[in-house]
Amino acid sequence: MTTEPESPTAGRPRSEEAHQAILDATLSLLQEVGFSALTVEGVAGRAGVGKATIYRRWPSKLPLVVEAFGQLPGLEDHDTGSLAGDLKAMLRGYLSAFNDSPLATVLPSLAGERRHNPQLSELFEPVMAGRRAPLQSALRRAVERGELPDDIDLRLAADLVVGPIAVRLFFTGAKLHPDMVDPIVDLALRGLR
Amino acid sequence: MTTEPESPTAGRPRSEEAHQAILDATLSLLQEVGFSALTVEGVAGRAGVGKATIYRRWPSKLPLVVEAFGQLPGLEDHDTGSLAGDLKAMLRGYLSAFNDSPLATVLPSLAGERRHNPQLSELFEPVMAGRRAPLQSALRRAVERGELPDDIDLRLAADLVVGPIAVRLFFTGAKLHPDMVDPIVDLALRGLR
DNA sequence: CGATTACGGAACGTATAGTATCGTAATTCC
DNA sequence: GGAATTACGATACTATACGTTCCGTAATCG
Repeated sequence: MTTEPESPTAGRPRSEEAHQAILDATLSLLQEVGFSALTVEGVAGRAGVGKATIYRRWPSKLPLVVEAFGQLPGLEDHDTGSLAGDLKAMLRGYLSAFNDSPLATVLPSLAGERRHNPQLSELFEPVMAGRRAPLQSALRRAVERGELPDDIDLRLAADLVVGPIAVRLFFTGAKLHPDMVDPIVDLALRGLR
Repeated sequence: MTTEPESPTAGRPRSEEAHQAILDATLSLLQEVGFSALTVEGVAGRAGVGKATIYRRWPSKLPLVVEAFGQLPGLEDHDTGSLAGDLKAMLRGYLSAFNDSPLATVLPSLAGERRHNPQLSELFEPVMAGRRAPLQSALRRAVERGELPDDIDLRLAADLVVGPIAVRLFFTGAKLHPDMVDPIVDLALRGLR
């Protein structure tokens, strides 16, 4: 089952240029027409590439989209000295880039698809974990500083902060504006009371 | 743009039986094969109905799925006397039914699709609002009891509670177990601190 | 009983995923 | 430098599924 590339030594090497052109075309088309209207022929056309060149690299459309998605920026770590400052800086930076990238459309589509496609789910998992990592780091720093209790569930804490953003992204058609970050972080830290 | 059914007085009336059979078949197939593998021909076959009978009622597959989805149970209001009790009872009840229904697969798929399909988004919006309503009611009662401050943003408060569940549903392949509810509600009420 | 509308079934047109094949271009080995 | 090998863009092809259209039949109204 291990289909290693075998890295052949002879023959024409695969064009790294074409590889990147395909990923770029995928991202720009994703942004323009969205996931469900994305066609492999469209990607090939925009990338100036034959369909076979795409299928030689990715077994199907889904892994291609996942890899293109993986190139998009995730959370960037900030160390401001306080948990509230870290969270606000990170999330604000993320949301600033969010609406101008294919993220807002691709993320829900892929999230929806993975429930039916275990293969996609496996590809998707590490990508998502990597995107969440800076959030975990900030929370861990807060625990070390004594800002958070030692026994706190870091995973749940992260989900509490990101949750309201996810809800707005998935359950409403609303845009995600960076200004929504501060009230969210404040409420998550204080609690509903 | 208002395409009213015009409710014709003559001719054979549309079979309400077929209508329900189509919705039932849609739900059961949704559960079995998931959204992306759902075909209209499959629905017609299982419902014992011609494809034309489906397209006479719904203009495309998406509105059909939305209407079928609308038949699934949402949050059910509980009035236990305390906010924590209300939230835990509601969410636990919901999650109990969640994994055995097509909800876990259909919800993310539809949520992903709506970003590119304004028509779907319009159909989807009121359905989602109705599902959230009991949560808003419980929070409103808590404000009236003085359990929550008057100036709290009810929408944000609701998102804070539901958020961690949404994150797990969309960003991970994890099952949603009712036992996860209590820690979530407790943390949302107390805050990270 | 005649007009009208819906029924299940089947054929059809179109679009797209994914495969296969073409002649050509790039690279390695001898 | 030439043969072998692999990738290239292009195109044709197969299979699937949406959505439309037609068929003969069934149900309802006037």
